[in-house]
Amino acid sequence: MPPKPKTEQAREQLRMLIIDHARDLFVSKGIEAVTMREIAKRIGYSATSIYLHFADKEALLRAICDTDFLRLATTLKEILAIADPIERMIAFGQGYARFALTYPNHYRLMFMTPHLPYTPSQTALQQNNAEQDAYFQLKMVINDVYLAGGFKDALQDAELIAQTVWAGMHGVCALQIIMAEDDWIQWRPIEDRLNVMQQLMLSGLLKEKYE
Amino acid sequence: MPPKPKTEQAREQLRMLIIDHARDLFVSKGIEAVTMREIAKRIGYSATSIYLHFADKEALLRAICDTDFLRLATTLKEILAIADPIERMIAFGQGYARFALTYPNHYRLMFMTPHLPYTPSQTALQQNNAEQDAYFQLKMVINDVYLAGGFKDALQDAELIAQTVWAGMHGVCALQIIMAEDDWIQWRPIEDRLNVMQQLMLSGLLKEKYE
DNA sequence: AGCGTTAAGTTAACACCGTTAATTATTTGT
DNA sequence: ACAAATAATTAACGGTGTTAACTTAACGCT
Repeated sequence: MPPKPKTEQAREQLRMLIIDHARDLFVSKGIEAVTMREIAKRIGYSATSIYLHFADKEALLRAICDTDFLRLATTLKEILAIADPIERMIAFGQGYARFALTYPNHYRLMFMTPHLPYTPSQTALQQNNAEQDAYFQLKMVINDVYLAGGFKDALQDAELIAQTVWAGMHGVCALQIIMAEDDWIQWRPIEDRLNVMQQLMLSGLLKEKYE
Repeated sequence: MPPKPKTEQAREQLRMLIIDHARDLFVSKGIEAVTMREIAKRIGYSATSIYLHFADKEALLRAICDTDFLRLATTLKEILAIADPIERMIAFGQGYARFALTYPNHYRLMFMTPHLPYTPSQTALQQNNAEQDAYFQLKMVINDVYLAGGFKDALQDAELIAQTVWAGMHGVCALQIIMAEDDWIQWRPIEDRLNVMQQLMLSGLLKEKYE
């Protein structure tokens, strides 16, 4: 009921309050089940107030994705400090998978839910910034192995390798997230599937055997 | 307006009419945008009539999935005729990917959309039936290569291999379906990504080089 | 033949959803 | 002290999945 002209900082704070609680609800109840009214009730505002900060539900979702993409990049950044390029690449894949399986609902939102196409102009994130762009990080990690001569000679396109390696880890994580409870398949432990995937791709990629 | 007691056959026919038109709408408009009323209008019935054949929208979706799973198994069945186990395995992966990319909306429904857990009792499909269960087909294809001694000696769990290979192809297809239009990534051609994925996994799996 | 039961369909209605319009209350500047 | 602007609200709209109540037609019996 009581509105006050707010400082820019206070506006941003409320924006974050919405995002955080909306994310919380998505994580605990799944993406489909969350309504604008519920988000609003959670933060003690009316539903329409959300529209003062986000154009619509889709925009709110995208804003959540933005902060999650940033979180992913921040998580993975530490791994870039590993000295050996191949070890770094392996750890990067494991870090990615851990993120996916620790925050499955975030991951669904980011990589398994169709949104409007993600033009770089629609986000605050900076493309090709090693602090913010996890895909750029991946390209660098892969390219460093390439430059170190680690890959087989037939493999000449580092970006193609990056996209394929990504797809491999994504495939394992995505099936786990969507079908883990499915009785049709007798799933092997997720750790085993991740390890085998990395093993297979590594021995396909690397010039010399690695263990 | 005019109801007549229907033979079992006529009931099944109407059920299929609903499924077919519902699938049509999902494919052309995307999964989210389809409403029960729209499906009903399309077939010239009222919306509530659908509930005489399906408990709710989720059940309708699952019934559509059922027929699509059968379609996938039927498509892949021809490939099982290939004599050489390794060639068969390669062709199987390619056939799977072609299905995914030819019917992306079916594929999303089947493998990228969370439904209630898929207990074998809830479907008419027969598990472990080579005509109906594509996952069983995959297990057989992998196991045949295993029995023929094609895999490296360290690889002893055929089902684990099957699940990992599946994840690899799924990863490429799923990223393509969900992010192909995304400007953030400069995607390599999907055929290249599929080929590299198969190449990587093959050279990780097979005892001897294959080309 | 006529009557009740049942099946197949309908329309009406409910509760809820995302979203927009109209409205209220509070602060600030002059 | 008053007007403008801001931040919030309530009311309302059109649409959704779904349930309840009702209608119509066909069948089985006596």
